[in-house]
Amino acid sequence: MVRRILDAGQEVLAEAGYEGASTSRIAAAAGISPGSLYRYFPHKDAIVSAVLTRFSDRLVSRVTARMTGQFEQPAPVLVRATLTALLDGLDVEPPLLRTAVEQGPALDGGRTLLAFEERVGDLVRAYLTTQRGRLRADAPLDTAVWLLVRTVEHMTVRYLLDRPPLDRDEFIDELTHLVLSHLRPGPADPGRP
Amino acid sequence: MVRRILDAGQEVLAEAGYEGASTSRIAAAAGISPGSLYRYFPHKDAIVSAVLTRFSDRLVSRVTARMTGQFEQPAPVLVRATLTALLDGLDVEPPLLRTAVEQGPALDGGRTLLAFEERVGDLVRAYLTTQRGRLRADAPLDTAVWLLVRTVEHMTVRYLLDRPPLDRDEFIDELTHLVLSHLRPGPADPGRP
Amino acid sequence: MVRRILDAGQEVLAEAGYEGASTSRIAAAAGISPGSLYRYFPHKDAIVSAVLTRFSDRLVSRVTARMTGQFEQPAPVLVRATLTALLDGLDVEPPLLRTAVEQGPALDGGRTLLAFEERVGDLVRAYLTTQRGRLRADAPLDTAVWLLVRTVEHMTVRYLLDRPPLDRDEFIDELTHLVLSHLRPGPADPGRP
Amino acid sequence: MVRRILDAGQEVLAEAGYEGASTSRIAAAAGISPGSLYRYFPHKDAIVSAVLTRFSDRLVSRVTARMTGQFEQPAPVLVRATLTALLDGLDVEPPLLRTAVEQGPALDGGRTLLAFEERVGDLVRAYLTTQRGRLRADAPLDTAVWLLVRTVEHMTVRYLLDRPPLDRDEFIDELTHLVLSHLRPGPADPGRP
DNA sequence: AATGAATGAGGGTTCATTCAT
DNA sequence: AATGAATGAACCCTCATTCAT
Repeated sequence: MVRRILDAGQEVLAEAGYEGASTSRIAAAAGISPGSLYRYFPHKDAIVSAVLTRFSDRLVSRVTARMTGQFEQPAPVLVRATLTALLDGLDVEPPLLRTAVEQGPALDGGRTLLAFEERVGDLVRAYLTTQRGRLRADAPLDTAVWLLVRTVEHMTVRYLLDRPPLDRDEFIDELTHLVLSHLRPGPADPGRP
Repeated sequence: MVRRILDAGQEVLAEAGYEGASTSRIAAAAGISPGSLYRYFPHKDAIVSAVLTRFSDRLVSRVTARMTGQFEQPAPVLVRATLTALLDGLDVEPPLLRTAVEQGPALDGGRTLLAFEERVGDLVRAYLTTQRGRLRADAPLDTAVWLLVRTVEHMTVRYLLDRPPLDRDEFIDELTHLVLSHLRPGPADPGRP
Repeated sequence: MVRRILDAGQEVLAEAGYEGASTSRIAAAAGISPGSLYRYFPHKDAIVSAVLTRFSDRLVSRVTARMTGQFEQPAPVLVRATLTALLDGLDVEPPLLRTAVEQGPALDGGRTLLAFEERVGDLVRAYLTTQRGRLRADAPLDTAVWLLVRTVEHMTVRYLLDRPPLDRDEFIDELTHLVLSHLRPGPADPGRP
Repeated sequence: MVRRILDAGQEVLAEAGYEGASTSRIAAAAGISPGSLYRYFPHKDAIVSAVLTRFSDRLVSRVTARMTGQFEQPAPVLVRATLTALLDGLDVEPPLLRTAVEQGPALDGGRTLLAFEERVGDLVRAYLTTQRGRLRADAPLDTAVWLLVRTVEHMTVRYLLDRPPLDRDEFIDELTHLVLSHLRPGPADPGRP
């Protein structure tokens, strides 16, 4: 039942966006009465929140499932594989992704989104720690993780939502390069005065 | 008059967010009657759109003004200066920035935002074209511009809105490094099979 | 307009009681749209409150108007005249009286009702003070006023609402006697052990 | 079972008032399901009614129990004792009393309340009949009973609910005096023209 | 041009009541 | 007998938009 409501909520959210997702519409999509929603959720936003959380959880599962056992791979291969998995995971239902991206930050102070990013960040940090020797020595780990996680997340989403005239492989090549070249040892010149 | 409405709209949007920005509140802030709004704008969202467009325009002016004549500088210095200018420009009114980021994409299909990014992209592409010799040879220019512009934009905004425990200079260092290392010639290994 | 709403509110309250007085019904009775109510009152209960307050104010005016210049009369005549005025004043619209009595105490913590009783009590106390010599010496003035005002008020209302098989004059005779004999000097025996 | 429901209803009515007494809350307090209420009562108001009736019955029992064998006492002592018993009986659960007084009249056309008053009136009338010789000769018995019963009832309730700055004994003294002086033989002057 | 009162559809939510299990 | 999930009408209230003045 909760599931039916979440499915309905997801459907309506994808079709009509947050503004168009009225409780009566969600109820209708779930084939139940408006009042029944309130047996399972305390208020409308709890439904929306749950839909987005489920979306985020599924994404994380999907990506981590694809990544298990890949940590031995050379960095470029691993990064590519991760990005590909992420892209595939996000591409499941683009209209919902749009709503998630637009309403996520406004919904609960962005807590759902931040939690997601935190989880991903922890994974990445763990991995990078094992690669210490191969990274630029001056890299502030936390900062780099913060930056790269959000960059990759955002750009993947943008690629899917904006549909730029850009081949999927090209996009992944470029994003992979961005990540790797940022971490690779090399001449640093921040241009500070 | 239009200006007074935009000022009022901006004020209310910053104070109360999109949800809290009712037409009557905007009208009151502008010192006019609700009905009068409709002499200047066809509907509420047109006002919001205009506010955000003006915000974007001002940002572009502010940044380009700061950049004029800087093109001769070494790349690292130029990138740093640009990022700094952007960060300063976005930091003028964070509450409005929040609303802009949250509502912008949902508003008119994100047209305002896309236009902004297009304009910045054009500038960047023009500059990079003059630097051809110094860039990685394999760089697909359009793709790199698309990627970097959105990355820089998004990360700057996130830095301002999420207020991570991260020094402003550190942040700019890291973002500068991201940009430069992506463009710099160097070993490429996209990790393709 | 406020008046039209109050008239409508009064009508609906009289016809349907508090439970049946929905905002849409009041609006319909006033010939306006539901939303318009909220231009003049912050919420439904403010309308109900205002209706009852107006009812109470009118009652006080009506009674005091009838009493002006009567203070020279002998006490029995004065009391009779007051009770008669009160009875007439309350009898203007019995269905509304019923709602007022039933909902008054529950509405704003009974503030409207208490205020009414306070005002009447002040008048009575003022009068009795001029009659000191003629009253039982042991009478605790405040207590007697508190008791008599509420008794007279309640019994008058009950007479009108319950319609006992009791002649109007008989009722007034009896209530007058109750009041006068309570105040008159005479043997006191509280029956205390 | 009916008893459990009534207990629960009373508890909820006392705690939350009529508005706050939802059927599900009552059911929960009774430890049963909402649906089961309808096996024992035809609808919600029947429960409330029954709670109030039981309250009234208990009150009558309590008072009559305290009065048995007291009829030989001198009138002042008897009246005092009666008022005291009534006051004590009503003071058992003031929050419930409040609900009873506020909702009673609105509930079933006030039938519960009227029945209560009728019963008490019968007792009083019976007693007064035995006292005929000691009362004012002109007293219309039914009228006096009607008046005094409701007056005493109402003022006792008001004393408990409004908590005026008035000693319990003072209050009883005054109310006793009101009753006795109304019945006592004495000069009558209804102030009729 | 400007007003601002009026609109009215629609919002989220509650809860007495029913009925398949 | 008992359940409790489901109902759905009705609740109060909001606000973008209109239009007579």
